[in-house]
Amino acid sequence: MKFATWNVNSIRARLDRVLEWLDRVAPDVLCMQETKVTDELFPREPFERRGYRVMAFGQKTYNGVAIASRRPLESTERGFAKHCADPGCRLVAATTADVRVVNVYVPNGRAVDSPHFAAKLEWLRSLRRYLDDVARPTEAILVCGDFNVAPEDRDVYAPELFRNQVHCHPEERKALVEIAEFGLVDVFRRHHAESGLYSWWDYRLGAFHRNWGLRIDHIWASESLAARCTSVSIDREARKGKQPSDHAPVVVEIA
DNA sequence: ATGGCCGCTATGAGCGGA
Repeated sequence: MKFATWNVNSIRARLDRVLEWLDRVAPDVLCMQETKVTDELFPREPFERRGYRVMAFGQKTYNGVAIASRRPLESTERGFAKHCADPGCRLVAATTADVRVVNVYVPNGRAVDSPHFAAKLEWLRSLRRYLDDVARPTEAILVCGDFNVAPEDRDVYAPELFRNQVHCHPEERKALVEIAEFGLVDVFRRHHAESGLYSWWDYRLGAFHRNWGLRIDHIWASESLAARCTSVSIDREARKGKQPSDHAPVVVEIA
């Protein structure tokens, strides 16, 4: 079983690239972020033609998350307003392929000295409270998406440049650790220890060409599920070519 | 090869992304 997460940076702008990728990689489940579209305008048909069900939770212009799955999407949840003061269209959850999938798009935070950064920290803390309330670490659960946090310096192309900056600030890294302490494993890091492996590269300055990137897109799994992971990869191919997203998909194979 | 920002909007400049 293949589960993937990808910040597509507008599903309508990226539709051809996403469909081409689905046809090539054929994941069982694809979690998308930054769909930037309301639910009635989400392009469901091409997914359904390929045998995927789609669950979308979006808004105009910004944010937006969606799950496409070849298996039924059950016990669906849109957002977590009960647990978060300002959730946005940034979390969607469903049980599919016998896994509880929580798909998140964590706020960017913009700058450490901005109120948006405080809101990001609060959002991350809310996610932990949400997990405590609705999930159990003993179940098969995946929490994946664009976390907008590089967990460690090996996830950053220039750690000294990003020291105490947004994506790398100790406070957000701590909030991420606290989410992990619910009982989740960063499955990418369980399979790959080296630095230089990223999931996002700026569109500017030939950043992808220079591998100036960050690993901010993650798949976290409960221990029982992590134990079934046979491989985890970042598909850099999807960042190449014409009109790519600035993020690459992360794919986990589960036995 | 994979380059020089991109996508969005009661667009035509400004905002947000990361």
